Amino acid sequence: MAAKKDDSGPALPPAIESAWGLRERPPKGPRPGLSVPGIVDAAVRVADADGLTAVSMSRVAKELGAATMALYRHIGSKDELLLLMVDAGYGPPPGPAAPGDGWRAGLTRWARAERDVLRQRTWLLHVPITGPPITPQQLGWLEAGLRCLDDTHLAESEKMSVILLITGYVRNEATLTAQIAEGSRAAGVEPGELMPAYGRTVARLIDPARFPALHRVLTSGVLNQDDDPDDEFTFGLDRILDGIEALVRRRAS
Amino acid sequence: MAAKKDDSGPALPPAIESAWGLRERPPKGPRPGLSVPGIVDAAVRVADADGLTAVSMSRVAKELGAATMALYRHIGSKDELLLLMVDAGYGPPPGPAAPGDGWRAGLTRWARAERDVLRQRTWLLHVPITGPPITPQQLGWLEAGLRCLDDTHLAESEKMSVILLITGYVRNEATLTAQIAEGSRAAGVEPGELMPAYGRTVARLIDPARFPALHRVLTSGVLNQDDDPDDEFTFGLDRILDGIEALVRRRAS
DNA sequence: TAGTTCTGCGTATGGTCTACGCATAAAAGC
DNA sequence: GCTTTTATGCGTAGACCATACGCAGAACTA
Repeated sequence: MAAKKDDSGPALPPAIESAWGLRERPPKGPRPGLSVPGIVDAAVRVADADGLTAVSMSRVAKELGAATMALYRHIGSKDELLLLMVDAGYGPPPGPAAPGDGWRAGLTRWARAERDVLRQRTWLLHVPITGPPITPQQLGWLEAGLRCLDDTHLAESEKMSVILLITGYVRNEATLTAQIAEGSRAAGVEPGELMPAYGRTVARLIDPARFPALHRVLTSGVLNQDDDPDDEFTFGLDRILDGIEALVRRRAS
Repeated sequence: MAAKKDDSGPALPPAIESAWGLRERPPKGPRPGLSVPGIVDAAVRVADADGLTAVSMSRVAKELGAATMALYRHIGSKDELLLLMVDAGYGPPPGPAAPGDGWRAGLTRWARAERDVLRQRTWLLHVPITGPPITPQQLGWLEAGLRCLDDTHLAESEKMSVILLITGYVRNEATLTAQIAEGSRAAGVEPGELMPAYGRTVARLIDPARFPALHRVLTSGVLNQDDDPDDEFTFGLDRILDGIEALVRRRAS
């Protein structure tokens, strides 16, 4: 039996193939009124407006003026739709940094770009990740990150680990700040008032003798002053980059 | 009007109060056949056996030989149950490190302990976190982490940031390795065969001219060798600790 | 013994995803 | 131009899910 053209791997979900433009329209049959990008755009619009929990198949279909089951002609399952929503939600990666900038400035720029996206679309953080990146934009972001490390002498595996480390940090930090915003909105208090209230609650619950270190943190008033979330972000990122810098220096010699 | 005893904060969910032992049984009425710890234990048993998606109110009730709605007498909502499941799932924090050990050895121990828990109970990673830690065990882990930094001269806010940084890293790393395991089980391939297959798929999709850095990673064969996930974990953790060490040194002088 | 109060649970509502099958529209081949 | 082929849109229906509400009865106090 002759080898087919694209037989070299496990079958990709149809929607992924269409995201890479590998799917030509079959010559016969009626014109499709819906398209994968159209469906994904509608889903993203719903998520932007009312959050990820509002994204149901029927809601997206209503957004398009179509019937619920019409979507399943183009998309295999809701999980597949979510995957494509993440791809569209991230958008294109940031362009390359200025030529003179080093890897550290480049990665900082890259990390801030991701944080900005996640701050704009917090629903991205609620999509359960089911596997390694496979969609065009996702791999584009990965590529952009890796390129920042081109001039270093890190091993390829180390570059990969570094990128994973940073994107993990960004996602984590974005999750925490989003939780504070969401929590204060749910509780109906000022955003700056949530952490002090939390501190008071914890202080009431814990026994200072059994939780001395935590008690010290609470009485230090850290939670009372609402510091710039940007400072918090920069603090952690700089610690990580410091650690990476030590490795880069070691590999350079 | 006289001040009541525990009026100093917003009302806590009843289940949280009972987790802190703040809830005495009312003297009247029939003996409750169910208890909050019993329900939580049953839910944890279900999650351990069949994953978090199997945890539905009816399934937990069936586990207890009770009716679905019986649970709502003890627990306000499913989210509340999930919160308590996380608390029980984590279990007690690791004990204090040996007196001679420094902060770095202590934090390493602490981080590995959390990783071990998350490796054992991957469903913990799928519980959507809705707020800062408020349950006894969660705060116990936080306390144990903070104590590792007792001998440093970091500011209290910096200690907090450091702990957040590390726990975020551990969660992220555990999520990634759990995804690989889950993905290979779902695809029915050997765990060591998933990443190479992923690499082949990506290599087929991307254009080397547009994704040069990524192409280089793929052709370097990083994904083909299945390295010890422990090495991967240690690599990232050491980078972070290197960065923290630089800060600790700066604050010591 | 009477009264009170809390427990367990049955019923019912409205939501979710999605498997299946039918009528129809559009193109290809003769 | 007519027939055949094929894919499309969508209606119906099933199997789940969380949970609001209200009732019968048990266990305690007085």
